[in-house]
Amino acid sequence: MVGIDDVARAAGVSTATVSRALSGRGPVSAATRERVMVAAESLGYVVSAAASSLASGRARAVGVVVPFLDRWFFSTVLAGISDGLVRHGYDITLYSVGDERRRVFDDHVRRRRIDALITIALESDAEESASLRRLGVPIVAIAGPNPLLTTLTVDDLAVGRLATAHLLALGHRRVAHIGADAATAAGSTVPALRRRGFEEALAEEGIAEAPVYPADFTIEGGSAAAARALDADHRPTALFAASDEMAIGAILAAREKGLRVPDDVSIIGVDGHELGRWFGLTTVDQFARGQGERAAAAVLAELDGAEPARGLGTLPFELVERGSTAPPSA
Amino acid sequence: MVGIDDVARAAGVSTATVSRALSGRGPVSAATRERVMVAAESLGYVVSAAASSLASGRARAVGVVVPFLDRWFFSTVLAGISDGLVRHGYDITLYSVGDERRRVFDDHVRRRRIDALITIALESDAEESASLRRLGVPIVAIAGPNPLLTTLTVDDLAVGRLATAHLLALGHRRVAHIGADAATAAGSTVPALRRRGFEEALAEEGIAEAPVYPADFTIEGGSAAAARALDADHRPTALFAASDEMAIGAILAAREKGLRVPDDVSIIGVDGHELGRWFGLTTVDQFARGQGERAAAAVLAELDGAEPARGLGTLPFELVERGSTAPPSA
DNA sequence: GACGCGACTGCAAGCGCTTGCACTAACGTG
DNA sequence: CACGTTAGTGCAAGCGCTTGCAGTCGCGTC
Repeated sequence: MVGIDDVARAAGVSTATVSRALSGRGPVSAATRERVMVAAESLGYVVSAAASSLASGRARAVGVVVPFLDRWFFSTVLAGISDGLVRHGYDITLYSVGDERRRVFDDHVRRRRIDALITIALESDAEESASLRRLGVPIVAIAGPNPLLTTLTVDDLAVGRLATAHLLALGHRRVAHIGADAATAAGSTVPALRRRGFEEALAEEGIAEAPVYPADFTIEGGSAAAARALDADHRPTALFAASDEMAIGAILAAREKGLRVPDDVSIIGVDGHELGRWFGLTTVDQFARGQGERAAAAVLAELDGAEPARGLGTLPFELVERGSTAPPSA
Repeated sequence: MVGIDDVARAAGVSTATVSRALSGRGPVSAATRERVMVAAESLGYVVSAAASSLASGRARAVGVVVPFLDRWFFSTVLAGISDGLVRHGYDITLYSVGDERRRVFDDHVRRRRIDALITIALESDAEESASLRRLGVPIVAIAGPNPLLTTLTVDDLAVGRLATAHLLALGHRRVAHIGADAATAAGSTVPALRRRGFEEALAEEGIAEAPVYPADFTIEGGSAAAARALDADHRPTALFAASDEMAIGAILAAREKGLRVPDDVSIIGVDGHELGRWFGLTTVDQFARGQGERAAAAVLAELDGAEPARGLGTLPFELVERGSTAPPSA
């Protein structure tokens, strides 16, 4: 394996100069730099991450922690992050929490392999937040506001209100919500906020209560929940699902029952899932890829010496009207 | 930051013993090990990846290279890999190639941050293969057979034949294929093989030629290609799409034209996409998650000292009949 | 012409671990 | 009982870089 001294010898300079020439830190004359680059290139030299990291304290890598990998939202955010970081020479170290959250945070993340950390949709309690802070690296959490961390937040209460208000504005009064089941709600406050937004919007219209059907944020779960909702006597004329995948499940369930969308039942989701347009799904888009890009940018800024902002401002969202919602039929 | 000497002092032993006790290499008495573990735990000590890696030459990380992150197939395979590796204490370093393949392979991957490498759906030419071999770490490529690398291969020729044979067995004779466009075909031989399987199966039935419509493996692309296929005079009675996403696009396109699936046109895909069942899509499942798990297992075996197998055998696939295919109507 | 000053460059001391080797002590064995 | 073994431990030399510090050199100034 060719090392820095091989390059130094080939270029006729010291290893210190090679290091400076290649990393761009410290003054090196243009001529020397050129010579070093040529030597490195021709020898196929690439710096050893371990040695460089040990000596400099910089790892040139950013950790990303996700709850799951194989869900559209997470892989899309991840793609946005990757885009933003690779361009700046950072590697990504990926931690998929699965059901070993504790182990991932206490062991893997703490090996000091990374210069910064991004977490997605993982609400951290005081203890976990403190433990993360102790890492001593910039951290950006895409999650609900948390005064202990730098967070990038979608105002999910407002999202819930917006979706519900859309249905109300169309004239619906019998509206049901498909939200998180216990297991899904455990790790995140997002579903609870969307639901509260739903309930607040209804309350303002004087609608005291509306049924909520729990599901697991998958198409299948959404379908099953919608089936129950649509079988209830006094069937709702509109359904607000807390994710597009569940909303799509709801559309499919409605179809199976021979109900027409939106004629017999209006359906709205949240996310901006790429499939939505194929189902004519009205939704509140939250620009997943953009969330990843913003997280990457925030992390890069902080690595560049910017002050860590506590609140990075809220993330945008937007009602996208397609065909799955309409006024209730007489 | 607490280091190994802090632990050594607390446990009353040398750093060498701490290292051995914590890593499990080399003899340490049970009592000493216990004392060290307690000390490490109470101090919150976690080994520095950089220092450990530099000293030992082991990084406890596996690199994974994917063409894209936000496509179902890749994120699903990745989830399988992650599952397999995390359980064994390995971190994952993720490289998303995008349009910087060269840079990723020549720079990032070569920083010796990883103990092994898994590539997904990236055919490597002789030069790239050689360059990867030179990394000196185990490599498993989920891709077409490549004598220069350890590959985990789906027999895509057979997949193409199987899908086509299914349509032929149902009695279809006017069959069209939705395959890769130039850009998509560039990085991978998979689409070409599926297409050849398609053509061979037809040829055996004496069907000399059948139209092929290029697309980009997305729902949208599949939909557009199917629209063209279904508009052709002498409309095909069956469509074989080289991916489930394109097949779903085809179903949607057919519906938009008022054609019934499978009555007016049969449609079959490849992948085993989770959405398939919602569209009643007949497909050739290739068990994406399992592919990732097998790649992880193969890599772990080799890291454990097993001989690198050149061909790791072929990956399973299976026809899943759902409602989107049926005999052609009179 | 002496001096101060920047711009470059090299020396060498680490960065925080792992591990070959040497050593000690405790056990069989013949 | 002397000796070979083996298990357990410590010493200290790196692993391959980065960087503070100390030169060296060429210039511009007074």
